[in-house]
This record gives sequence, C-alpha cells and structure tokens, in this order.
Amino acid sequence: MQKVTIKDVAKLAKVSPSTVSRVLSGSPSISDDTCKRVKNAVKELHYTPNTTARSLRCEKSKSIGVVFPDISGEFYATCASAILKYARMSDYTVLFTESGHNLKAEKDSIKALLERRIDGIIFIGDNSDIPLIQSIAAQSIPIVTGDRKVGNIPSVTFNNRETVQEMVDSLYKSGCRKFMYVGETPTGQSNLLNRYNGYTDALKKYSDTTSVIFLEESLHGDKLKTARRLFTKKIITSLPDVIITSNDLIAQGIISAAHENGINIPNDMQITGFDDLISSAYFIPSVTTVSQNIDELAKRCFSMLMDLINKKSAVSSIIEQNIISRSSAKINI
Amino acid sequence: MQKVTIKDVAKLAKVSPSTVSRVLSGSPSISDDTCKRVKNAVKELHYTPNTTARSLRCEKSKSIGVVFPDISGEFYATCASAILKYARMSDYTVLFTESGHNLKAEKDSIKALLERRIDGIIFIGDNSDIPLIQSIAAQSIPIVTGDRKVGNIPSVTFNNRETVQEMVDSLYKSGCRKFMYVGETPTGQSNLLNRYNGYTDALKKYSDTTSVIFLEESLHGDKLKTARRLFTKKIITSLPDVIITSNDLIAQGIISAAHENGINIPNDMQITGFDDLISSAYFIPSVTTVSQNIDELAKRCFSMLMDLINKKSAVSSIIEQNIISRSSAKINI
DNA sequence: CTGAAAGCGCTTACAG
DNA sequence: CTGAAAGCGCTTACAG
Repeated sequence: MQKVTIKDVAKLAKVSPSTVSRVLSGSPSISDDTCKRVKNAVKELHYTPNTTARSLRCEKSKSIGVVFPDISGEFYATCASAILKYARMSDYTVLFTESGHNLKAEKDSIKALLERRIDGIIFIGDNSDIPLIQSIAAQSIPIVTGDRKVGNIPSVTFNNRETVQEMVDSLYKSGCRKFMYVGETPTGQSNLLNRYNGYTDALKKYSDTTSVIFLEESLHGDKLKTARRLFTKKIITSLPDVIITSNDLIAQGIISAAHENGINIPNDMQITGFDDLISSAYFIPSVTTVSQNIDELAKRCFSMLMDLINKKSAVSSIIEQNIISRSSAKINI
Repeated sequence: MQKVTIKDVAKLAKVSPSTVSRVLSGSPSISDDTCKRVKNAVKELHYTPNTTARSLRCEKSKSIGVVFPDISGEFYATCASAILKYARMSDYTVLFTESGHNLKAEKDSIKALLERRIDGIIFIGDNSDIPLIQSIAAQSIPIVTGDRKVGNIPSVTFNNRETVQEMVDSLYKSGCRKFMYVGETPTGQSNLLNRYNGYTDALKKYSDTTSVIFLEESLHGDKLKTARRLFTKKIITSLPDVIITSNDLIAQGIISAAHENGINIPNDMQITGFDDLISSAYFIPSVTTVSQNIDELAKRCFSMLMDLINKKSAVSSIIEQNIISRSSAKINI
C-alpha cells in the first residue's frame, strides 16, 4: 500500500506537517510560495491522503451506509446507482449491505455499518427491525428510510395506496367485476402493505364485485417462477377479469404462463404490475404498470440524510407514482 | 455517534485498555474472570468497536473496493450481490464505485478507493485505464479484474470467443447463411471484443455466407431503444437468417420491433443474445442466449483478491459459458 | 496473565 | 503565515 505520509511531503516541501494539512484542506492563511512547494511535493511523491486517519481524527467518515434486502433486483440496483451518483457529488462514499429477508442479517449489516462509523444510514431494508432502527435514531445517529415508513423516522415514500385505488376504480369503470390480487406477504414493508390496502379499500366501495387474494410468502423469492406456478395451479381454473399484482415480475410470470395455456391477455384477462421494469415495456403484451421515480427517491433520501448529518431538521415526503397504461390492461387516467 | 470507547469499557471492567483489546480480539492468554468482566462491560455500555481506529493502527481496513461501469445493470447488480455475499463470509466490507463509460470517472473512483485505504480492488470497470491499473499493481496494491483481461493482472474471465464460434457453427449447420452481428463498440472491454472476434473467426471458415456487422457506440446506453431503432432503420429492409447480438437487451429490442412489424421469430429470422437475463426466459418468444455463472465469477474474484492480500500468488482462470437454446434461435449443442 | 507506552496518519487549537 | 503538541481509538511489542 501507500507508504507516503504527510510527513514525507512536509520534509520535501521544507514545512511542517501542519502546513501540509492546511494546504490540502484549502486553508486560506497560506502563502503562495509554500502552497506551491507543498503541491509540488504532493505530486512528486504521489501522495494519497489517508482518509482513515482523517476520519479518526475528525470523528466523521464522509461515508454513509445503505441497507437493501438484496442489491441485485432491478429496483434496488437502480436505487443503488442513483445513491452513488448523489454521494459522488458530495464526495461521500457508500457502503451497501444486504439484509436479505432475515432479521439477523439485517441486525448484522447495521452493526457492521455502525462499526465502520458511517456518518448516517439510508434504510431500505426488508424486515424493518423497528426497535433497532428507532434505537439508532435515539442515539442521534442520522438515519432515514426509503420506500418504507418506520415509526416516525424521516422517510421518503411513494403513494402506493392511492395509486392502487385509482387503478381499481378505473378498471371497475371499464367493466371489470371479478378482481384478484397477487402479491408478497407484506412483512414489515409498508410499501407492500399499502398496495394491498389500496386494493381492499377500493373494492369496499363496490358491492357487485368479487375478489380473490393471494398473499404468498414464496413471492419474496423467485417471483417469476412462483407466479407461473400459482397461475397454473390456482388461477387458471377460474380466471378473473383482472389481476392486480404488486410487482412486474409477478405479472410477467403470469402473462407467460397464460400465453402457454392459450389465454389471451388482455382479451381473456387483464393484469397490472408494479415498478415499471425495463423489460415490461418490451414484453409481449407490454405490461401495464406503475412507475416510481427512483432517482428522486435516492435524491431525497440522500439530501435528507445530509440534513440530519448537518444537524438540520429533515422533513419526510411522499413521491407521486405514475400509472403506465400499456397492452396488458387498459387504465384510463 | 457512539461515544463509548475501549477506555470506558476498561474502566468499568477494572482492567487496562490493552486487556479489553485482547479480549475483543480473542487473545488466548486471558483469565476467564477478566474475560467475563470485560464482556459484561461491553454489553452494559453497548460498546461498538471503532474499525476506523483499528484500520489506522493495523494498516489494513478489512474492506475492498469494486469498480463497475454502472451497478444498475442486471449483470453487475447480480455480481455486486454475490461479491457482498462472499465478503460477508470473510467479514469484509465492500465499497462499490461506478466508472461510467468515462475515463475520468474511472480514475476518480479508483482514487477514492485508494484514499479509503481499501485492502484490494476488484476491477470490473469499463474503459480499463491500463496504465493506471498496472501502476496500482506495480505499487503492490492487490488488484484483480473480472470479466476483463488487463495486461497480466490476475483475472477471471469467460470463454466468450469460443462460445460465439460454437453458436455460429451450429447455426451454419442448421442452414443459416446470411449472418449479422449487432453489438457495442468494444472499447477496452475484452469480453465484448472476444464476442465479436468469435463471430468473425467462425465466419472465416465458411465461404458461402454473408455477414453484416453493426458495432454501435450508442448501444452502450439504452440498449433496448437503440436496438429497436437499428432494426426499423437498417435491418428490416434486408433480414438475415440470424442475428448474433452481444446482449439480451439488444436481442429483446430487436424482437420487440420485429414483432411490431409482423416479422415472426424464429420463422422469418433467428436471433441470439448474451447474459441470460431473467426476462429472457419469459420473453415471447423466449431468447436463446448464453448464461454466465456470475456467482462463480464473484467467488473466484474475491478469493483471488484474498490470496493477493494474504501475499499468496493468484492464478487467473476462465469460466465456461453455457449456451441456452430457446425459441428465438435453435442451437444444437 | 496483565499494564504502560508508543504509534498508526491525520487535524486543529494554541502560541508566536 | 507557520510550527510544536496533543489527541482521535485502537493494537502490540515490551516488560514484569
């Protein structure tokens, strides 16, 4: 590794380490001459500052931690990329950790972040260990949640509940009466819970409808495969007019299984997804879905966290979703 | 943040800080009694070790850096998740950075990693700033490359060239004569270059074939959109028997545009992709593609890097790809 | 088995 | 405008 320290630079530039440090941090009270000498020495020795030492001394690390359930999904991966972008602009580094669907892993990953002395945490994890998260906030370690609501921790969320209501209303108006909902069991993820609640909210208004609900634990795993199985095992025998799903992959799995069974979408049955995955626009038929501005989510989470880190107050906010009406279901908005 | 230090623990347990440190690191020469006292004090005070201080003192950070072009693509996101998994097992944290398709961003992200004093780097970046990477290795900072070959830096790669040859051979045998290749301009990414080279290698053997090649800079960006445009602007007027593409998204874009123009795949034209994206199996028609064992890539990269960090020698390796024959092109293997 | 001391590489009051 | 000194929180020879 690097062996060049600020002392070596100081020696070559014939100044004290303090002065080198001042030049490096852009302190104003430095004569032009010494400034130049130091900068030349830095270049000559290929000096790379040691942020570990800086962090220890300054008691802040200029790094943040981000907890995802699993960084490989398109939604989280896109979010990770956007967070990296905003962090880069502010010269922060990002430590990503995965909590899986596992309370212990979530605890462990938060512990790891705390040991690294990150300056703050963006929590977009799965189980939402509420006591743990609240105890972190109570220790006045900056923490915000994204796409989830945990107690009164500052958060950025989407208006899932209203969006699903709107979809159901529109589908009802266009003639749908047999409804179905397919989604993951919502354990601790307020976004999933709100999608489901929006569905039941809306249907309460209509007395001439039927509703079948599948909340499947296994949909947390391989959504495409599980959805396909669900369709051929349980749905095909009595098709609804429309299926509202909590995720594009679930919708795609059902569409693919329906196609194999000679069922035409949207003619025989309609279906909607969530998340507007890239593939959904190009799927055949293209998938009617809900797009969420992930860049905006990342931006607000990051800037809210910066506010907290800089001792300013952070204000939670809600981002409006957009219904994207495509071939798999006609929704008028 | 945490204010509890090893000194506080020492005071409570009535021992010296040295002893606390020894207990924490599991040193054997500690009496049961003091060990217990220290552990109780740790619990009582909710002591969280400060790895920043540890890193500074020990001159290693137990963290590694990973450079991706963009973590949001399915391939890289899956790889990131797998690297996190292996890092977790060895109690390492991971700093991901993005280089974009931009030499300066690549330099900056590597610089940021070096300043953080990561113990080593897994480079899966884009432009492959060869001098920079080699200078890092020359400073004996552990670095390995994944899915790319950079000089004689230890690497884990796939056998792209042979795989594409095999595909072309099989397609030739099944009667294809009009071939086309669609891919990104291969700038510094040896994987892309090798896919292209495998294609030209194979076609050299057959005198009764035609070949049209599109190497597009813009395919580095939105592959689906670019591929669609390419199809309607340049390909549709003279369909080949088969298109070999360097990426499933390119294949999906073309399939979708073809479908809109009433062209039947595979009957009117066949097409292959690369990477075996999740959606490719469920696309209609399903996409014939090449699957790469990303978990194995991550595993080998990580363990090779650990070898380097532990002063052992690292040996490069090549992982075999698998051709997945689906509906969009029939390949016999 | 345990403690006192030195030091990892920085930054920042303090003094001049 | 600049330097000497102290200290961030650890670990680890050294000594006993």
